Amino acid sequence: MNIANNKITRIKRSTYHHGDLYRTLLDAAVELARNGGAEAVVLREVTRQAGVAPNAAYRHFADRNALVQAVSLAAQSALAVEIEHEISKINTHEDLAEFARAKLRAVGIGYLRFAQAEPGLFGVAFSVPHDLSNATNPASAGESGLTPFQLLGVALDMFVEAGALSHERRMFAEVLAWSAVHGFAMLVLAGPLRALDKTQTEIIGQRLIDMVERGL
Amino acid sequence: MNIANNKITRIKRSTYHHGDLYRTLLDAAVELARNGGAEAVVLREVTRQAGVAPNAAYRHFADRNALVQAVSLAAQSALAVEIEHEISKINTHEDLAEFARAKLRAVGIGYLRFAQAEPGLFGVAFSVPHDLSNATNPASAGESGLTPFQLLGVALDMFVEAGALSHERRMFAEVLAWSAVHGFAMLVLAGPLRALDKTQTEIIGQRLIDMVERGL
DNA sequence: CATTTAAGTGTACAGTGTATACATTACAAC
DNA sequence: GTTGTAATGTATACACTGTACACTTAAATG
Repeated sequence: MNIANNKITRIKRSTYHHGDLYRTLLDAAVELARNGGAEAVVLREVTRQAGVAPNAAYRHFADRNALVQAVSLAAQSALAVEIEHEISKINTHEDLAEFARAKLRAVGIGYLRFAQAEPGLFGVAFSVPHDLSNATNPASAGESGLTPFQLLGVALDMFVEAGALSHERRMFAEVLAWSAVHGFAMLVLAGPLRALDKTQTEIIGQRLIDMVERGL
Repeated sequence: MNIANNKITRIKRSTYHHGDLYRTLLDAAVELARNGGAEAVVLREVTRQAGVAPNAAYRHFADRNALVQAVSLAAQSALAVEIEHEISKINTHEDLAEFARAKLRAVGIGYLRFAQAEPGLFGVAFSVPHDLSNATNPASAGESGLTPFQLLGVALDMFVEAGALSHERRMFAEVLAWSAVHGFAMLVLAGPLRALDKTQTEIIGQRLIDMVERGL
């Protein structure tokens, strides 16, 4: 936004066509979501930042909801990257069971780290209604090509392989593990546990993952 | 709302003063939240239904957010009632350990039942930022005078009493149990697990509570 | 080059939350 | 009872939102 002559003027654009408006709009929307969550993604503001008329957005997104949905996928992708980063820090590759444990923990820790570091994005990643189809949507994948859901699945498969989890209990294990971590994140972020500071969150997060490991 | 002479007219009111506007507004807001969640609570619509000018609401609520907050407390109270109802169905009062187990399960089941039966209210109960202070706020209590959080606490205390949970692990146990159940509810309601039908939800819900019991 | 199609603009409308100024009534003090 | 005051409801207005509709411009395609 640019003030000149006491009048708000758009950022000038030499060409009538923008060139890469879709990306520009999405990037601006992500930035808005980053600080302010889903409700901060206001269509007119996004177009303003892109230096374009409000209705131009409708050439690229069916409506505001479609834009928020796109942000949500981007947020899930960023989450996947965070999880991958946590996984990459594992160095005990010898014992399979140990490795599987470490991997599962990494998924959980990465999830919670992301929620704490990027509350706005985290909120829009899951507070927006989705189908399960998005759990395998490449748009929400990280650098490994896997979505957060799939990364969790891989870790659990390894658990089974290592003999630490029976086939019977493997079923729905994603959902159980995910529920615990997700719920904690929600309660800390927007819920009654907002008062917890970072170290407390870390400690309880560890205990939560302990519970999941023991209880699965 | 009342249509007459092709013109929207308010419901007539003989007295200038409404009498019990606070309750009327809150009730209308709760009803809107019930089908439509938090975002369906629109201030003007609430006043419309009460047959009153939009700004009349500001005599009773600081702003829209305060109204939604009040709805949130009401929703938590309704949740407490549901949990109490589930607890009241327990009939094995002999063995303390058995009773504690049943009680913990009842809290979890009641929580999930409520989430499924009243998704709109459930959403506004926790998706709205709160302090932990509200976890003991009488306005969010059920008929027993206890809030959902407190009901869970009582069940866990009983667990300790029965020797099924060490004092060491008692700490933060509310948060762990709550996280798991809450996360599942969120994922089923607004998240990627929306496709699950009622029976599947029931089954996985049971397994989730199994996990919590084992893992705590 | 001619035409079709994609991508931006301008204008307009219904709807929202809420600020400010005013009107009406209940209630308490004399 | 009369009167002053505080509580409660109304009127008007503003800035802002999402989005429908008709248009202009430029890129793509034959």
